[in-house]
Amino acid sequence: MTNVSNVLKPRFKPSHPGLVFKRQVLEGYELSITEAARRLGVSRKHLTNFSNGHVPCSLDLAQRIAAATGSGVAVWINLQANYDTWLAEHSDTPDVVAFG
Amino acid sequence: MTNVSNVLKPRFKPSHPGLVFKRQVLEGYELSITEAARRLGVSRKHLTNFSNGHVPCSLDLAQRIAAATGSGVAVWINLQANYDTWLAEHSDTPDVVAFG
DNA sequence: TGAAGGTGTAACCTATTAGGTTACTATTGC
DNA sequence: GCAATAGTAACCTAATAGGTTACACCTTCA
Repeated sequence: MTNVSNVLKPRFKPSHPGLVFKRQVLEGYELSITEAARRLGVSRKHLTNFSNGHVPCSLDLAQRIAAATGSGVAVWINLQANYDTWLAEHSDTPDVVAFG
Repeated sequence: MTNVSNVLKPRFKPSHPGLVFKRQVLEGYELSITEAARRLGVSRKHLTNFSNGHVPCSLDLAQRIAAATGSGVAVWINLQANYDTWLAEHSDTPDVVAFG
């Protein structure tokens, strides 16, 4: 399967937003997960799970990260959306009857 | 607030994915909500709520619509992401301590 | 006029999930 | 040894997706 639309789509599994957060934000600011969790107002457990790709980036978390870093909230929402899209495209299609 | 990044962002509230679905898909295929719900394998109640913008487009629903219409699942995920982004940008920012 | 199909909505229930607290273990640096 | 960090497991709560059933209110058509 290779067509034009694939040019704009990631051919390989995109990074989980949490991994991006860990590599780009935490390492960039030289912040520990513990300290970042304090500043974001979320539990350390939750932020570790997120940073290791075990839980998705909720809207609430996206807003907090955006507010704390000055980045746009769209960045994190779109990272999650791209990740979700990849997963959806690589799971089996639901049982539906075609329209039209 | 007007800067370059806004050029790429919707200045007005984007349509809820359900409204797009109603206008573009249902009207395009001349399908009733009831019939579309049957084909998608979801309840009529749920699809009415979605089509009227009362519930978000879940990943499951996005996959079903994509499978039934032949559209990419990314369309619906991104419509929802854009809608979520607009809402997040127009709600008050959470209480966090800035990084860096 | 009455039956049939479509629509919106409300009440109620269930399964899933985001997220918290606490606690235990392991690691690293002073 | 001690302090801080990290990963993880058990447990709990609140929110939410989504289902079922039922009711009222259209249209349309025989």
